[in-house]
Amino acid sequence: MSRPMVIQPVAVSFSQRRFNAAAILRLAWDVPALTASDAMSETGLTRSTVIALCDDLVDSGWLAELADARTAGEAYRKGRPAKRYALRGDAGVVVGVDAGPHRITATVADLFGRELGHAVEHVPTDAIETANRVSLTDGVVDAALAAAGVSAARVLCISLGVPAPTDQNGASPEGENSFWRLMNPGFAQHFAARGWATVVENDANLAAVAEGSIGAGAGAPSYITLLSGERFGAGYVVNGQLIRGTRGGAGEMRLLNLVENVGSADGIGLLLRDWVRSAKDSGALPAGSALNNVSLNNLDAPAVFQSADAGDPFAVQLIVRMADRLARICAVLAGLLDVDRIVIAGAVAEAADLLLERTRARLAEVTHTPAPEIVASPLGSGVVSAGAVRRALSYTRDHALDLVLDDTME
Amino acid sequence: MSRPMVIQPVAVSFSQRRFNAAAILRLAWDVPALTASDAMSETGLTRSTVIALCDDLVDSGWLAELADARTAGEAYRKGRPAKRYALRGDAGVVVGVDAGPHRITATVADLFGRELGHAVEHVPTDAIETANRVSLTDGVVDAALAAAGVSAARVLCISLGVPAPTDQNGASPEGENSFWRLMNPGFAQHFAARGWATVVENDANLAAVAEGSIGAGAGAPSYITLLSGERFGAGYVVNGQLIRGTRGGAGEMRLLNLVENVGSADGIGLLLRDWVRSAKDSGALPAGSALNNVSLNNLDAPAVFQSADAGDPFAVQLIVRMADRLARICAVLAGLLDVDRIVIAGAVAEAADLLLERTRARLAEVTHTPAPEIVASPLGSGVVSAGAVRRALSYTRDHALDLVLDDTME
DNA sequence: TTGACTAAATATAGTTGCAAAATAAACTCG
DNA sequence: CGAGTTTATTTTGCAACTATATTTAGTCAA
Repeated sequence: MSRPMVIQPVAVSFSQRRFNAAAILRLAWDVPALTASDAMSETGLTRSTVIALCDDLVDSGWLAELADARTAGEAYRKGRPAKRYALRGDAGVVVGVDAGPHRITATVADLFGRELGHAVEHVPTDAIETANRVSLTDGVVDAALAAAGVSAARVLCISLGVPAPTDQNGASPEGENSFWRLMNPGFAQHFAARGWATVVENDANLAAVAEGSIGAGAGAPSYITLLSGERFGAGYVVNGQLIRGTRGGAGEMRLLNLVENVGSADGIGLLLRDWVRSAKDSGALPAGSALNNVSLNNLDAPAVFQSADAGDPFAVQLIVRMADRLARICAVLAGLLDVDRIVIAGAVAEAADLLLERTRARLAEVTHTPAPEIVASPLGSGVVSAGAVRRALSYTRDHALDLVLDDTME
Repeated sequence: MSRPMVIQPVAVSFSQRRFNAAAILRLAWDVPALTASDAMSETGLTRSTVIALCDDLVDSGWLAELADARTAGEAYRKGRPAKRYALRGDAGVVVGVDAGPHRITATVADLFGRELGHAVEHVPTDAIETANRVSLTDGVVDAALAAAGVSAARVLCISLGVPAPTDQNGASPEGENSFWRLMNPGFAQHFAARGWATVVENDANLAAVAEGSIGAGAGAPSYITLLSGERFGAGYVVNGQLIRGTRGGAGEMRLLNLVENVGSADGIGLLLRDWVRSAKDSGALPAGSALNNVSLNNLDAPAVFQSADAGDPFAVQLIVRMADRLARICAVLAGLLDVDRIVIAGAVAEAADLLLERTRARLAEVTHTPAPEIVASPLGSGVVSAGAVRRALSYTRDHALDLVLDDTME
């Protein structure tokens, strides 16, 4: 039990004033208006110090001093009216990007998270492997900035969601078939070179971030977001913290082939399409089913959901089969990490009422102990974009004083 | 996307001097001797400040000033010899307790982690549910203190490992059969009332802590410790951090009943005993097997390991069956959490060479991607005790300046 | 209108905790 | 013994905060 000879690094050297200023800025971030008294009770500093720090933050462009002392419908208060400070939503902008395999979306938002502009680009199916994703994404980002009417100099942080595990530098490992590198061809380096703080993160993890702040995970200390499209990906949040894994591979779900009656990480979209098409091919699709009227091109998950909702027995049968599978996945994940809520996110979440209902019923049979709650994401197909914006905002919030505001048009 | 009205707490109010003193104490904790120059480069403070802080720490009893400036066999250095400070191992003691179902162990150690005293108490099988575990444990702790020749006033922190999930206050939830409450009947409150900093933690989590600091997990950023006895329990460490779950239930492994060919969280000890006994009962035990010569009372996991090592084919067959089960568990856990090492801990780890060898082979077949490394714990049946001591030490290290040293016999 | 009361802002005077710089001490080596 | 090197000590000054007193801006009741 001898002690090692290594001296561990300790973060000590910091400017106290800067530290306190950052704390006050974080307070202002979460509140529509901040008074000196609020900040005093939160930080333990005295009034003189707080006001001096707030004045500094006003000078540097992060805070605005609100004139309307008591006008803002607040409960009546005695005494001299307090100065009120607020975060300047227009101090800068952030960019959130969903860099999916066949669709790249960029959203520009102000510091309140309000969307200012938006741009989308589709990647043709036959170009998924060959497209130059870096320049493509660069273009979409510039288009979104143009739509927002904001110059690139005002961008404080950009966050990108990619369908690949990412390490702490935002790089993705060389996967089995190099798909991961294809999906994340050095985004981190490229956008950092544009002078922006850059966060590249797995798409399911960003979905989890979105659910936690504005979606179905809000208020829960621990939850899992299951992002389903062509493949399943999971984002774990345990006690308010995102679990990423050594190489960012937590939630990659390669293990599903060991779970009974699951056998792969294929997502809801892919499986339902496969099942219904192979049923048609093999003649297993009953003659009376409404799915016979759907063209082969549109014979996919949305069609199945729609027919099931309309009561088509064969479609319902497929949904039930999927519910069993989903329930097993949920049981494994919830049991492993002791979470009490699982959020189903992605485009399927918009039409999956029946599926979730059946999944909950199946889950109650599969688990003994209190089954986790299964909820649909309210964010639909924009969940990764929303998560990217939230992630960029939280990065900006945490590193605000390290960032330089563009004062030309603030 | 409106901002919530809640002001989040921010930890700001602290004494800068105290903060810096704590940082220097942490440096001294990890190193046999600390010079002012070391601390200067690590903290960014100047020599005058560092020396003033060190003198404070010497006055308060945490550090000792070493006289032997250059005698300690260090490489030759020019100039005036530096003062050298070191943590006082005798500034206080910590207590680590393994409060298992049928055995309660207490270990007293100094701040270097050197064992000073030890005491054990067995809980008779028929008293497991009725014993007053709090007073029993209290007695074992006092016996260990007496064996160490230390007064209770010198205890800085006590950590207890219990076979139950624990929340952040050290309490366990009311489980299915109240077994958890039985195993953790308010330890946290009881020992806090003795004036000691108290940490109650799940036993598998403590095993993980032990492996991380002095066992097979040392140096790995992410690993899982699989504590196997009657039941499996897992401790997850991902990126250096213990994952506890909302109610401390991460690692309870209820999920195993969904994994193909596993079906329960029963541990290696329980299963091997069941398998070999039911083989004997049903006549499946071959006449030539050495296991026929073992009395029914001793027909358990150690006997199977021993016979298998001696080459008994039936025992080897049981080991292979267990290896398949273990490999599946490891594959699921490693796949879900992206860890690259799994440590098998507990009493079985001492004799499980053959089992692990077979498990590794099976694991390579079950997973495609780089299989996680499977290693045996070097800590044997003392792993939970060792983890409890390490946990108490790390708590003491992190909260040193909040603790009061007993100056009567320091 | 006036004065009592309240709560915040402002001004002024310490206090703490650190850095910077100059000086002194302890040691090695030629 | 003195030049060179490294650390310790002392002095001085500054940055950042606290504490306290005073002023300001409002409400409310008589």
